Amino acid sequence: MKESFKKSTRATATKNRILNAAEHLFTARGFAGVTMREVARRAGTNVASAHYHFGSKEGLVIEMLRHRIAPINAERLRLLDKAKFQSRGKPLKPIEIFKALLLPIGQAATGSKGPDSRFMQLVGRSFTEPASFLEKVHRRLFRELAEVFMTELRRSHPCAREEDLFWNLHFVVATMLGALANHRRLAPFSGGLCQDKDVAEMIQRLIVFAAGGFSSSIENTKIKSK
Amino acid sequence: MKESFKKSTRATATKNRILNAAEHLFTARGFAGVTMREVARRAGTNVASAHYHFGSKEGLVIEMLRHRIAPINAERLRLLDKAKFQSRGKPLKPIEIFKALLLPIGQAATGSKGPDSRFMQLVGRSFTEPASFLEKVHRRLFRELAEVFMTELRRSHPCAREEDLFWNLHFVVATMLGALANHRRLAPFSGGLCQDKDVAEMIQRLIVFAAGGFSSSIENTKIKSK
DNA sequence: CCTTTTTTCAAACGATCGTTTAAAAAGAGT
DNA sequence: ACTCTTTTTAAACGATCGTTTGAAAAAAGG
Repeated sequence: MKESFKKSTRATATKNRILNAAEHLFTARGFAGVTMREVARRAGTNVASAHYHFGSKEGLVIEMLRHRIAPINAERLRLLDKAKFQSRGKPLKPIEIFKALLLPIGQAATGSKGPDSRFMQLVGRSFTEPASFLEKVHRRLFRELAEVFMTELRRSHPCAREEDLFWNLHFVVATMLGALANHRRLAPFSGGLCQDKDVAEMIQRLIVFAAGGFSSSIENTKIKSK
Repeated sequence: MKESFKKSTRATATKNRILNAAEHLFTARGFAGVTMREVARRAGTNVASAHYHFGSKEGLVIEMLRHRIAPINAERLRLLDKAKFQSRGKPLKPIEIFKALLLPIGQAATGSKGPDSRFMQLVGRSFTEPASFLEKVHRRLFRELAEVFMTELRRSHPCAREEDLFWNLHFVVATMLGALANHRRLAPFSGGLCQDKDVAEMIQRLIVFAAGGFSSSIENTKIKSK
C-alpha cells in the first residue's frame, strides 16, 4: 500500500510560504493582531489552504515557533557540550555558559540576506504574548534546556543558594528577551540602519552584561548572607 | 457661565470602574485580545458608556497607561533629585541611579491590598505590544525620564563612550521590563505564592543585577577599548 | 488511460468586533 | 416647578473574524 508519503513538492512549498508569511506578520503585530486571511494573502493562497495544512490558527503559530526555536536550542546544547569538553571536567565560568546560551541567537539572526531582526522580535514577543497556549509550547521547548543550564550554573557556583541562581538566571533570560524584542526599535538610535554587525555587536554586549550582572549579584547576596 | 466642571460623582465613578476593569483585562490578555464589551461588562456598564468617556479603545488604553505610569515617573525623578542633593555635587554611583529608577516600580506594585503584580505585568507588556500607537505614548511618557537618567549616567562615567552607556541602559531597561512581565509566572517557582515580600525582594535583586551588569560591561568595553 | 488521494479554491457560516445612534434617565442651575 | 447639560442605556450598524463546506484542480499509483 505504500503508506503515506504522498506529499507533493507544491504542497510543502505552499506550507513554507504560509510559515514565512506568518512569521512576518505575527512578528509585526502579535498573535491576536493577525488574521488568517492576511497570512493567506501574503502567502499567495487562501484561508482554507492554511487551515488544511495547520488545522487552526493556534496550530500555525505553534508550528512556526517550533520550527524556528528547536534548531537554536540544539545549537545551544551543542555549544555547552563543546565548552564542557574543552574545560575537561572543571566547572565552566559563567561567561562561557552564557556564551552557549546567547551566541546561537545571534547566529540565527544573521542569516544570508542581512540580519533577520524580525525573527529576534518574534522569539522575544512569543514570551510576552498573552495567549495561554503559548506557555505550553514554551514548556515543551525550553524545559530540558533550562534544566541543563541550571545544572551547569550549579556546578559553576557550588556555594551559591539555589534561589539566587534561579533569580539571576531569570534576569539573564529577561535581559535577552527584552533586548531581542526591542532591538529593532533601538538599534537605529546608535547610528545608521540595522546591520549584521549591529546584531553581532549587541549579542557580544549582551553576553558581557549578563555575565557581569549574574556574577556580581551572586557575590553580593553571598556576602550579605541571609 | 461657570465654564465646565459639571462632572457628577457618578460619572467619575463609572470612569474609574472602567479603568480598573480595563487594567485587569488588558494585563491578562493584551490589547488586541480584549474587547470593549468585556471591559464594559466587568465595569458593570455598557460599551457606549466606555466610548462616551474615552472616545475609543485606543483612548481607553492610553488613559489607563498614563494614569498609572505618570506618578511612577514623578517618583523616579524625585528619588534621583534626592540622591543628587545628598551627594552634594559628586557624581552618583550607578547603583544609586538604578535605585531611583527601579524602587518606585516596587512601591507601586506593593499596594495596600497585597502585591499588585497585575500592574507590573501591564507595564512590562505595554512595551512588547505590537500596537503602534503605544510607541507614541511611550515617547511622550518616557522621553524626559530617559534624558535625565542618561545625563546622570554620563556624569557618573565621564570617560565612557556614549554608545556604551546607551546600550547598557537599554539592557537595564530590558531586564526590568522582562522581569516585571514574567514575575507572576516565575515567582511561585521560588517557593509559595506571590507576596509583598517577594516583589520587594525581586526589586532588590534586580537593582543589584542591573548595577553589576552595567558596571562590569562598561569596564570591559573600556579595557578592550576600540 | 483511469482511479484514488492530496491539494487548492471560492463561497458561505455563525459569531463577534469597534463604533454609532437616538432616546431615556439623572443632575445641576435657576 | 422648569430648562439645559451630562450620563447611561438598548439596539443596531457595517466590517471582519476563525472555521467549514463542497467541488474543482493537481499529483500519484496502477
